[in-house]
Formats: sequence, structure tokens, C-alpha cells
Amino acid sequence: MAQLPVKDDERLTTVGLLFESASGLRRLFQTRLEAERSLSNQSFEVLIRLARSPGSELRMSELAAQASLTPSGLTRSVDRLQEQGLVARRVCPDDRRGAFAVLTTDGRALMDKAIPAHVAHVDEVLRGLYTADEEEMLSLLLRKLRDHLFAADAEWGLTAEDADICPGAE
Amino acid sequence: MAQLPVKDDERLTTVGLLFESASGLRRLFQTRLEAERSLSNQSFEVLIRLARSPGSELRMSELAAQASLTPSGLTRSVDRLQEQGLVARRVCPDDRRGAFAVLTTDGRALMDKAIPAHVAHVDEVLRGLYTADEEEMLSLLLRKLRDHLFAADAEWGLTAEDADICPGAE
DNA sequence: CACCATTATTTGCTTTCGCAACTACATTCG
DNA sequence: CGAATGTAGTTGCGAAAGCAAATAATGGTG
Repeated sequence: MAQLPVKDDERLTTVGLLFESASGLRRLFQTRLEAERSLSNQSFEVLIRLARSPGSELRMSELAAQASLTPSGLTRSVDRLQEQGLVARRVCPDDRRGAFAVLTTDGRALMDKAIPAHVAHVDEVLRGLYTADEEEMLSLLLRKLRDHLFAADAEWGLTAEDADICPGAE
Repeated sequence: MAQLPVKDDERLTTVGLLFESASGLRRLFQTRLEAERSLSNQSFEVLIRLARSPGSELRMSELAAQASLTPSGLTRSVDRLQEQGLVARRVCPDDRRGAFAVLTTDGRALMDKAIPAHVAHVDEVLRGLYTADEEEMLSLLLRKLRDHLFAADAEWGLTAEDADICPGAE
């Protein structure tokens, strides 16, 4: 199989596997997070990006890109987290159009507990599945894909957010 | 959260990459499908599973699993496709509780055009990104993950109680 | 400095989706 | 057989998310 082009349906299948894997994981996390922290996976996704950013804060648009939400979706998500007292908004001093989302003290405290628990859950879910090499390979291949997709976003004239995602995550 | 092993951090990042890749692809497909066929990516996902099944039909529950929807979500999705005349329901003769979703003639005709176009789109999006080996590897790794997740679903999918993991089990 | 195009975020509206309750059929077992 | 339990799918309902339009602040131009 070394140099043959990949067949059409193999490609479609791979894409399908990607979607299925993502939603499978999402659902698994969702259940656990809901039960233990009363958080949706999406909320957690937002919170974890904040928790892993310097100063526990990010611009709304940056956060939207990282959390795979549209600006509008993120606005609502942050609204909800604000109501729960986990996140606050801070007006950007340099540009008064802009806003930062910031973890509150409560939010930070929650995440200090939730992140290790989540890591343990991921570990539990993936344990014994991959060799270290495989896991590294998967990470590499996915990063390649993601970077390409976000670059393509700009290229194809879709909503061009700067594709420098996950600054604190890697 | 400060002193997590690096390995775990990488894991979280990989999971993040998976989510981002999936939504990136989803958004890309969505835009194209919406523009060219007035189809959502989710509808297309349902249709393509049917189109690729023997007889262009699948049981509702099987289709739900493949399309990453809950039974209820699939019911609605098939409702919509039925209103559009692309899919029909067929009662299962062996088990009158059950139903098949079947592509109609229109649905088949649509997919006969849409699938090659979609394949071309996927090709366009992925062109030059992976070697054949890499693509095969990605497919392999994702299949492993998906199969594991679906097995896990059956195994301890719904119970949050049995958090007892034996470390070093594998 | 007033004007226009641009960028960052929010809001109105609509669609989609999941959960839980419900219906209908099937299967098991006394 | 007939009640009890299980399974397939649907429905009511509320939450979440996207699109498009609105709002607000910037930046550039003449």
C-alpha cells in the first residue's frame, strides 16, 4: 500500500471515523462532567482554554476559535458561565470594542479540581489502547490536519480567525 | 493543576486536536454542502451512510449510531429528509417495532451526484497534506479509537459509579 | 475633523439536538 | 395463555448554536 493513492471510499471512511471518534469522546466526557461538575463538555472546553492561558484570560474571538464556536455561540456560552460565577468579562483597555473572558476565583478553584479529574478520565478511557508511538503519531497527524484546516479557512475565504490555536496547550 | 505529568498534558492536547479537526472539517463541508445541495452536514452524514449501505437502507438505530446522533435526533433528521423526499421509512417485516430508513429514487439520484462532488471536495481539502502511509495510519488509529469508544459505551458507558480502575491493568 | 470601511462582540430568530417520558411490539417465564 | 420485562422508535420540551442584522469602537482618507 506504500505509494498507491488512497481510494475514495477509504478517505470518506477516515473522515467518518474522525467524526465518530470525536462525538464518541464528547459524549463520554459530557456524561462524566455533567455528573461530577454539572458542566457541559462545551462549557468545560471553554473553561479549560481559559485555565491554560496566561492570566486565565483570552479575547472572546480567540476563545471562540479555540472552543470551535462561532462568536455568537461563545457569547452565549460565556453568558452562562458568567451566570454561574465561573467567568467574568473584562473590557480590553487598548480596544474598547474587545472583551476578555477571565476565570473568576471560583472558576479557577473549580478547574484546579476538574482538570486533574478530567485527565484521569481521559487516561481511563484511553488506557491500553495505544502504544506511546501510536499516540504520538496520532497527535502528529491530527495537528497536521488541524493546522491545515485552519490555514484553509483563511484561504477559502471562510471566517478568517487567526489560526494560531492553543497557545498555552502545546 | 500545576504539577501534572507532561504525558497527560499531551493527551489533553491530542483530544483537543481531535475535536478541533472534526469541527474544522464539519464547518468546511457544511459550507460547501449548504451552498451546492442545500444540505446540512448532518443530513449528508445520514444520507451517505444510507447510500453506502446494501440496499440503501439501514435500521434507525444503526443509522443513529453511525451518524453520531441519539435515537431522537435521528428520528427528527429522518423526518426532515422525508419531507424533502430524499428518504422513506420502511417497516421491518421481522420486527414491527423496527423501521428502516431507505433512500428514495430522488435521494439516490442526489447522492449519485453529491458523493463524487464530496469526494472531490475532501480531496481538495486534504491534497498534499498526508502521504499514503500517513493517511492509512490515521485511518487505522482512528478506527481503533472509535471501536474502543463504542465498546466502552456498551461496557461502562452509562454508569458513572464504577470509577474503580485498576492501575497497571495493562 | 467628518466619513466610510473594518473589526469585535452582541442580539433576534430559527433550527437542531438531547433527555426523559411514552407507545408499540417482542420475548421470557410462570 | 398472560403478566412482566426488554427493545425500537417517537414525541414534548428545553437548552444550545448558527446566521444575519445590529451595535460599538477603530482606523484610514481626504
